[in-house]
Amino acid sequence: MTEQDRDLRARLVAAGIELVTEEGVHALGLREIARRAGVSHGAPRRYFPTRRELLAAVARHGFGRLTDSLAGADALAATTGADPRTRIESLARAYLGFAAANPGMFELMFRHDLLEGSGTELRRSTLPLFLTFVGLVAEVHPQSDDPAAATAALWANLHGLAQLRTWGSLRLATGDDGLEPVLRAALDAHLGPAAR
Amino acid sequence: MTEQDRDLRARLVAAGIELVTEEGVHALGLREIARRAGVSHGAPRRYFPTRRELLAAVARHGFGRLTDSLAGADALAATTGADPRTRIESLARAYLGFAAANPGMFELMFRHDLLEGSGTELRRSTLPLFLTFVGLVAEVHPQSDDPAAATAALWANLHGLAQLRTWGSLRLATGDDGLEPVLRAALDAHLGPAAR
DNA sequence: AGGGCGAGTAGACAGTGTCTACGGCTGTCC
DNA sequence: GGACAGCCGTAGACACTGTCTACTCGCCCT
Repeated sequence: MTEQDRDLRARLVAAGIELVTEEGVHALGLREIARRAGVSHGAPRRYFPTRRELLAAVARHGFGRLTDSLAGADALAATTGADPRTRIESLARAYLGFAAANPGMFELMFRHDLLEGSGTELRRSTLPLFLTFVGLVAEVHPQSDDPAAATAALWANLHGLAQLRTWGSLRLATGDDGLEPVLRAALDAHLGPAAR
Repeated sequence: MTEQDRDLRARLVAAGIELVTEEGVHALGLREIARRAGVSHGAPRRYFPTRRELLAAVARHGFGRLTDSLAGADALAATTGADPRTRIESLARAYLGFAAANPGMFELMFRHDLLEGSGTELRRSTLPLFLTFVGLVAEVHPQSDDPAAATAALWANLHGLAQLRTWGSLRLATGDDGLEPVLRAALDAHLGPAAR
């Protein structure tokens, strides 16, 4: 189908990406991926000894797309000469936007039971992005003695927001989709009120 | 085994609780639960038409234990005449403590794919606790015009911390287990610095 | 005493992930 | 040019899962 009919390995990963974005994590069966890629159920084994390693490859792609998206958003904000506060805000919105636009992929990326073994490697891939995040937070909080902890706290807040939104709790706690006021409250808490 | 040898329904739920705390979510097979309860694999069907409903019953128990734990912690803090700030902190520590002490159960409780259908009911069960939480936050932030959003933001932060800790990201971002400094940063962000 | 009937058993069915034996095609060397 | 070795994908088996359906056993009620 695609330009890369050779290279079954890449085709399998692409099929997994399609499946997880169209159907969700539950559709990521080994045999289902093989069907979608047009090969027999035993074929993936040549490239991925176990299903988990195949799913880890799919998740790896997801992490790449996430960091690309965040880096792009930050680059855009940086070129427009935005202050650190709004750069952080654009990063935060990009993170939540990714989670909202790719719910299946986002769920897979943090399902440690499906990725066990490759987990640490995937976590490590987000580290450079985290470090630029730390730099921005340090600019906003120059008096902080532990900007890494403050950044981790902010990131955990964003992650929890993404999680609870797909879970539906925010709609229950507040009205509507409910993300916007809660996100604003979180950003105000971590970065100080928007009005400087 | 237990005092309630009758009432297979309760025995099945108890077996599920045992399994999820001892082995994790992956061990929560329908047949495995039936084996642990000492009945055949078809027996649960009389009480739970599908596996998901059985798992939802197990998660329901987990939510009960969680709210019990939080209510207990808050009652203790309230009787010692603590100010709202430290009451919130004790609630936060109880939440994270529960997640750390019952990782399997905590994971199950927020695995919407396993609980679909009963999800809204389970969410709703945490509402009263959330409301007392809102009251405390309103006391700390009397000038806030949307204490519910601020509370949801704080709760999302705690939830994200629990999630990222079991995922291992905190250890990577900071040293050691890494929870304590990040939790402190989160509490300071949402409630103001501890030193008043 | 006998008849329903609820509770649990046991087997079948489709589907899964993993493992193994097998074909067929490729490229290489004499 | 033809034999050969090695890789790639196929196909079947195995144990296991969740769901569905027939069946049986024992208790209660009139």
